[in-house]
Amino acid sequence: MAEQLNEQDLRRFEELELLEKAGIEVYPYSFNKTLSAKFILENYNDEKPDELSNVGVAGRISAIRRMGKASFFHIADETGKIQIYMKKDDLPDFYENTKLLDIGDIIGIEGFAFRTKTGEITIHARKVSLLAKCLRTLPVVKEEIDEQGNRIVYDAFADKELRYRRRYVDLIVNPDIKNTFVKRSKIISYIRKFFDEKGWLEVDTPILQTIYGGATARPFITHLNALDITLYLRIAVELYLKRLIVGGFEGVYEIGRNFRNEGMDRTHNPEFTMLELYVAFKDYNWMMDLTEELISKTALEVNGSYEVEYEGKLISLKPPFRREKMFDLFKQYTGYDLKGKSREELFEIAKKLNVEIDKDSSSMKILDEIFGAKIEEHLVQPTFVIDYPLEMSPLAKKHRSEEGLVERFELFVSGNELANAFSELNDPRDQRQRLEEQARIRAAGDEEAMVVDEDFLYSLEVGMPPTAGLGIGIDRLVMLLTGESSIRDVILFPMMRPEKNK
RNA sequence: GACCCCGUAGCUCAGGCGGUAGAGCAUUUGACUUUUAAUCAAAGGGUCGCGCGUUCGAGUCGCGCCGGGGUCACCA
Repeated sequence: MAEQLNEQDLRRFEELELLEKAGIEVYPYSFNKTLSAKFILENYNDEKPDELSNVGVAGRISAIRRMGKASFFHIADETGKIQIYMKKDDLPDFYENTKLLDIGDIIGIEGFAFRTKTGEITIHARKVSLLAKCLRTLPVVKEEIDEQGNRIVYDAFADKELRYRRRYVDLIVNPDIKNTFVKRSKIISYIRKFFDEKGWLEVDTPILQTIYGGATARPFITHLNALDITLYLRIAVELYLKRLIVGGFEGVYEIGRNFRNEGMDRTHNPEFTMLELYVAFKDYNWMMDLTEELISKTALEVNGSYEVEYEGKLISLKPPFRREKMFDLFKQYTGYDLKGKSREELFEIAKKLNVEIDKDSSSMKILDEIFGAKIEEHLVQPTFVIDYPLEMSPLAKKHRSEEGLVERFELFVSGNELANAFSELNDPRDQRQRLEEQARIRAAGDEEAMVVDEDFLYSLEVGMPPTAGLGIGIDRLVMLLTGESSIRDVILFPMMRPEKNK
């Protein structure tokens, strides 16, 4: 046993043995749960209490009030809490054993519903079964419902470290957080439904890859013993989905885990959930309309409103979203036209704007810095930033009319990037040049630059139709729609440093 | 990676001027057959994250380490 037992835990182990000695089956195989707590609370009718005269409820004990020869318990199931009334007269054989029940134990009750004289709908127990003993003391949370019906929680379980490490305890003790994860699930299933209705195909592509690509990031490295080769956990699914467009599917998407071996913070977890979608014969203008439709309809579906409060700001996801060309934004917020400027000129402008730049930064890096420092803060309401410099986007198609740019947009909300999309580059000659340029940057020491993937280039040579592609960070979308400001609060089991000496 | 803040009972937190460690809830015992943050009476429970140092004496001061949170950097 890794974790030491405290006095209270020891008592619980003792109680388990006492119950067993009393002839109680302490780990039974099933229980006939007939109704949920919520159903009973919503359907109890004072005129016809007989309708709920024989119910089976089950859940975890969340509060106990013993009054001698009668006791009140609250149990919580997935749907909520309901009060249980146990009376010695009605449980002659079992009542003594109720003293061995603790907060956290899972019990099943057979009995009838009634309303107490203080007005609470309650189950009067005819039979009580222990379903599983809780042998570890849970944080004790007390709550009160005030006259306005608001829940007031006392001594809430607040230790973030323990909440993330023992999410199961967090879910028991802070049931409200379930809503976040229920909403996460609804968001993802709505997106699936939205895409499926358009006739697009959900696919699964390799997570273990011999060559990683589709994004600029450092990978996790692993090894396949059977073939004695190095493998990488994918950093994106882009290149595989494009191969499927080459193969003749006209709309494919994947919702799955990506892995990036980089820093962790409020908006980055080493494994995160990404949505990518590729649709043949379309371009980024079409994709912008689709993205707007998807995001706004998802918000409406899960929140019943286009309005979202995020980090103290009221955000409207009602279409249409603002659309701005990247270099127009630079002009608008810095006063400078940065298009076509040399590295030296950009460096000087950054200096004048008080944006700190490393001496050896590339033009792209300088643009990125200025964007981060001067523009992002203005992109609170959803904004499509359109037409990026070519060097920033090695997989995007050259702009049809603007020299040096690609057909790309990113969607910003509350200053955060939510989506990234291109008219996909399908000229294999251009793609080869761009990947070879990446390889040069990589050779010069940038570990995050892309690797040349010959098979991907071969597939483009076989021929990929004009295609629009989209990526959305699901975790960040969930953060936006649930109002959470840390990615750890929208991932059930976020990455944590392992504990030592335990 | 840098900086700031935090780590005291199962939980939430006080104490910090260096002088034997506190509260509420939880636990145990007793009373109580419609209570609901139940109530009343009593009791037990701590390597004050870990280590080293300063000191007659460290939860408190210093240094290092571990873990967490935050800001920045890196990164989409």
